[in-house]
Amino acid sequence: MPVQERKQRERVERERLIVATARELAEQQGWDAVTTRRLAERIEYSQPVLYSHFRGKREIIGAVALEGAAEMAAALRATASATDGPHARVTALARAYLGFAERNPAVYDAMFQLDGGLAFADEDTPEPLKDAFAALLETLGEVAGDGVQPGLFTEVFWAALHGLTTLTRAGRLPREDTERGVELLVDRLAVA
Amino acid sequence: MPVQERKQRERVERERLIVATARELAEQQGWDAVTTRRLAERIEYSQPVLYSHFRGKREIIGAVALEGAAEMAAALRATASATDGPHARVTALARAYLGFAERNPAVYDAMFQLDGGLAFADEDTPEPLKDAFAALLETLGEVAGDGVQPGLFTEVFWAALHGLTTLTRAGRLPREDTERGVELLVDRLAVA
DNA sequence: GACTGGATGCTAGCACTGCTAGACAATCGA
DNA sequence: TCGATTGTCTAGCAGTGCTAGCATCCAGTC
Repeated sequence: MPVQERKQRERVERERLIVATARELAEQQGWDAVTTRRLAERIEYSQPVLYSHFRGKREIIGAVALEGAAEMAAALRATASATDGPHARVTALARAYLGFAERNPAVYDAMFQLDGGLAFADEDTPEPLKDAFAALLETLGEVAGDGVQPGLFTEVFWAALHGLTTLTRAGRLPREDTERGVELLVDRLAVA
Repeated sequence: MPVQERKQRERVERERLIVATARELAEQQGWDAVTTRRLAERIEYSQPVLYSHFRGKREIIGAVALEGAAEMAAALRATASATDGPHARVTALARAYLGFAERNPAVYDAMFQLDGGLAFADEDTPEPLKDAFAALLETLGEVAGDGVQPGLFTEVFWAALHGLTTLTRAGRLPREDTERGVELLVDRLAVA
């Protein structure tokens, strides 16, 4: 039944369109501007069509978050593998992380600030999220130091980076302090 | 004209009631539950009364944030002054910070996650916010180490604490890792 | 080739949100 | 006692996420 296959393909394609459009709209005008009406209008379908793909707006945010997690993992790995030496690698990783958040604020928010209905730190955490954490762990685990679990070290380092971006983006920290902040963080936290 | 004085007093009192009620409702049921209608009902006035005190919901959140900042500053100073030795003091400070966020999640969100329309890292930042940062600085400045500006050090340490709480509260980090995370943070970041 | 049943997408509408215009009543100064 | 001012309320607007129920269209059957 090639007809049903075609329909299935079109459905998958439309779902991609929804996620991509939501992401685009969020990056352009912020998540507040991503309403079901506007989103429906942009994909040139009526509102209820969204609900035949996703349970609700939250699930759309979740889909954007997963897409973002996969991209971030790839970006972090690319950076790490292109840098030699543990210390330099950690610095590059941190910059890559902050750079990703800075370039994709809406996606970053979908991943870590908004409720996308995703499980975390849990066995049924979606694969892309676990993988993004794994990408951090691969580089950070090297510099955890003796007697410190790589997982815990990664969590703490990650939390510091997360705090740095969110506070900076929210205007709570001056932007020009980020770079020196990263240096301080790497110098003190990472064991040579 | 004592009549006007009484009215003025009542107005101030009602404004306090609004802020306290918003805070209470937010802590009980989350900020999503704090709608202008529900808030008006709880203070036993009609909705428009809220707008005679505040420009909008955002300003109410801002008022809760300021109240929270003052409390947090006091709590941090109390902890710091009750502990001897820089290292122990920093540890106690970090625990106090995380404890405050854990006990007052809605207030913490008003301060750092939600938009309360407040200026930050700026000359016209409200006094309570500057003072909360100052309270951190007083203790953290001692352990910044040579060649590191106390202000920058405080920002980075604060960012780490902020990341730790928000990620933990959002279910992104396991709660049982917090304590070891704090120890790691203090051991590595603070210079003896 | 006409018919039918099920899938598909639409219109219309619900209950809610933040916010405001305009009517009304209470209170004040003269 | 009267007019003006102040304070509060009712009612309503435009927007939100989400859904019931109706049209339409098209694949598969006779």
